[in-house]
Amino acid sequence: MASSNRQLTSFFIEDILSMREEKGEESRGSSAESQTDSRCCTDGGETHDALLIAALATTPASPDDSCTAERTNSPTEATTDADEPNHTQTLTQKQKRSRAAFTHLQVLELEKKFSRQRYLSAPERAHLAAALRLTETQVKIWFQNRRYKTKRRQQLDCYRKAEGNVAVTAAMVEEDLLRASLLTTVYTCYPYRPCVYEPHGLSAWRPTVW
DNA sequence: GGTGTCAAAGTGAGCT
DNA sequence: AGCTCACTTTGACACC
Repeated sequence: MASSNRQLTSFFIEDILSMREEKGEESRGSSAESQTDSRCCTDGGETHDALLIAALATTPASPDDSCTAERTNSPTEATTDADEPNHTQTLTQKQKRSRAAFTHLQVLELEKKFSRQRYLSAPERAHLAAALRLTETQVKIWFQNRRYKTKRRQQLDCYRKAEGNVAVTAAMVEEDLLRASLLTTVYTCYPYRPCVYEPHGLSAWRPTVW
């Protein structure tokens, strides 16, 4: 990241992956299959979700905490009269858009899920939303933004490489770290199968041998 | 205070 | 209708 000092959601993918390893989630033989068509798979991580719910249940972050962290979390009830001292004025003005700030744990779990699945089915989305105490819309939008973000970074990366500009940016470093950690994780899980699934094109995940 | 960055949410078009 | 992508808007924050 350019502004690496941001603290709101400061964590590394390595943290997520290391947590997965700690939970003994590796050696999920069907992970490659689930990633090839994650649009239609029901879920590769029932056990993970159970762990997630348990983690959220035991986390110090109370429901109130998550709610305050998200501030005006619900899109439908974005603005309340609590923060509207000037009523008549706001009637004429546009309603101020609320912007929820997800908690560290929420983003962590979302990232974890995203690292495994780029797309969620409706039941999966509902399950994850309930577990994270977010709305389904918020989960949907988060995945949508996350996919677009990933794609933009990949395009930027390709563009820079195509230009022959090999200047290493912070984003590239991050991408490389992510890739390296993913490959390391997969390789330690499947030392005899040097084949991982990588994004090719818009939303296609194809095996890549290296 | 101005500026830059990140990210949640808004918008609109296309697809099934 | 409900989903997606592509892009934009905008609130929050960090840095100077």
